[in-house]
Amino acid sequence: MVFQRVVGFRALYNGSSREPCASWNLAIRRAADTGAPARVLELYRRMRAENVPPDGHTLPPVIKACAQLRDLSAGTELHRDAAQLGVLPNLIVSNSLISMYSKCGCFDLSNKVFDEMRERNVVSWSSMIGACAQHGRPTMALFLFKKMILERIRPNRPTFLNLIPCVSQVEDADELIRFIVEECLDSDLFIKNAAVLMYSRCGRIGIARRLFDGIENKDLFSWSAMIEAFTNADMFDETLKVLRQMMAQCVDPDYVTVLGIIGACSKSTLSSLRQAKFIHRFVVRHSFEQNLMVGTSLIDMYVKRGSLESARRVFDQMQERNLVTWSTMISGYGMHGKGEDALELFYHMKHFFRPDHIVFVSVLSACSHAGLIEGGWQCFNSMTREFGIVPRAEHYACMVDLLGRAGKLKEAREFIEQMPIKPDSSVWGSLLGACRIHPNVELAGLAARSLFELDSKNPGRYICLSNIYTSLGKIDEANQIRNLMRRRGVKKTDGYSVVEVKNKVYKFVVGDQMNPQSKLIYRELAILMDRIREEGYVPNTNFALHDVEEETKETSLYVHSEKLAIVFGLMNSAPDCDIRIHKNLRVCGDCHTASKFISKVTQRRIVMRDSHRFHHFSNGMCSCGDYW
DNA sequence: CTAGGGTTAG
Repeated sequence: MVFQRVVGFRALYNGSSREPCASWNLAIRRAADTGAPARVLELYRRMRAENVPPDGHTLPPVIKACAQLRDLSAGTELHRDAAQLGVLPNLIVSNSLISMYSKCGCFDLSNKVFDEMRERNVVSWSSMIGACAQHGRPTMALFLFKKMILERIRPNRPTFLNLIPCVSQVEDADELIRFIVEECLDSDLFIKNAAVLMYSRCGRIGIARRLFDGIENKDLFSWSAMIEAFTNADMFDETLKVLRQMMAQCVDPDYVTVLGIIGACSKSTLSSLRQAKFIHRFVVRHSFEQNLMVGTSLIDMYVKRGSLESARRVFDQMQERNLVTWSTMISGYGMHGKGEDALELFYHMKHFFRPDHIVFVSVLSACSHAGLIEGGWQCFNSMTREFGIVPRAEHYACMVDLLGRAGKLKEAREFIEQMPIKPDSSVWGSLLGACRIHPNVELAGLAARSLFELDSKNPGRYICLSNIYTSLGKIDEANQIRNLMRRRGVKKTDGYSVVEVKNKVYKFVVGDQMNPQSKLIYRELAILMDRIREEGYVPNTNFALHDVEEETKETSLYVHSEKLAIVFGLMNSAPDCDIRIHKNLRVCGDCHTASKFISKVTQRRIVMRDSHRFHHFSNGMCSCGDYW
């Protein structure tokens, strides 16, 4: 301390500055204003090295620089300095710490700083709400907002911009809009753009659209927001319309717009491989294909639209690739059941990049889809041994999947019991899924009990368990599960299948009568079912509706959306065309079997994407090897 | 003199 004062005096009298701290502060502020966080930190360290004591004005911009650099250790150092220098408690320093910890990934530390503050202003509350938004805690964000209002703190623009992304219930959205109007912020462009997304998240695409239409000077964010909104609503045609509308207004898309369009095509059930190719051409025409993120999402788009070949072509032509690029391609091979290719690519990748936990999910799930026990174990073990990555629940889930599909249910169970972390719903879900292929009442019950606690709102789990009981002839138990589901107000997701024919996509639900060709479809279907029966197909009525007679069950199987879509595809495409089907749920077991037979008797390839993976049916076989 | 906010690939 004495030494510091001596140096301070020297600085005071050597002509460099009258107020050493103030001049450092000024330099730091200049660096901060020019957007040079590394320089800010460097200046601060030099200031410390020269023993000039920082004050309350020095620290906030430096803490902010740590946040921008995502440099947690520097940020923690600053926090320590603040405490040691006696700067704390200081409202502004604490506010900057909240944001810094959040940006550096430490939500709990943000929360701790916030909790321990004696005095909080609108910035403190807004920053904490922002931290909740960044760390996926929407409920807490809304709670904080209510509390803040109760404490009579007036929200402002940043408060709303932080809170809006947390809203996904229309009641909350409407209430928030009332606050926004009250603060006269409803004409703010940023706020309006965010509101478009908010209503789309609430499932109110109509409101989102009206809000969007009401924005008179739309900027790039507005257009991207609307594109994302239509993507969320799975309205792919509308997404493309927005793009055209945007181009007509002479607004040039940037790479983020393009990412939105590509993502829409990847996610939508109503887009096609043809449209994927159209979008790819659009991307090339606008010279975005060398953008790393754009290239990577093009790979993903082709994977999701069923063309591994095109995906690989994009991958090979990229001038720059990173871990995400490789991971996308690896998981692409996995989704299409090409486990060996995925492994090969993974081994190749290791020459260039150090794998992270997500690449391991890609490669492990590729192994599980392809039934590669040996390769899967090797990868799983190498995670910790070679790369020091601690397996997370999703990695365990892949392993349970891998063991379970292969019929090693006992091992799967033991594996779960030996997990060092608590199994989550993905792990139990894998076990339940395994019991579907290799029926086992005891294990299914075990998995189900945990699942109904952890994930009680997921209709797929109930249906799966009920199907397992049915397949074991335990009709009462199956009905009990259906009743439980009803009592808990869990609604079965309506299944549908989409088939691509030429330029268009056609959607079918079970027993569909909406298609103009319906009569013809059912006639062709009856003929086709007779043909595959001659080939040895036996309907599996476990997958039919309950509480009906056997014969009706069989008929009800015939009208599953998958089969209708396939028949429609067969009827309306050239004999050398693949039939491309997209089912929103998992493909039904009976439809899976039927598809194999259909591919044989018609000598057509059927490419079927379900909610889990791709099935390539050809000549009586499926690429999943019935591991699904 | 200092703090909080928009989209961004697996």
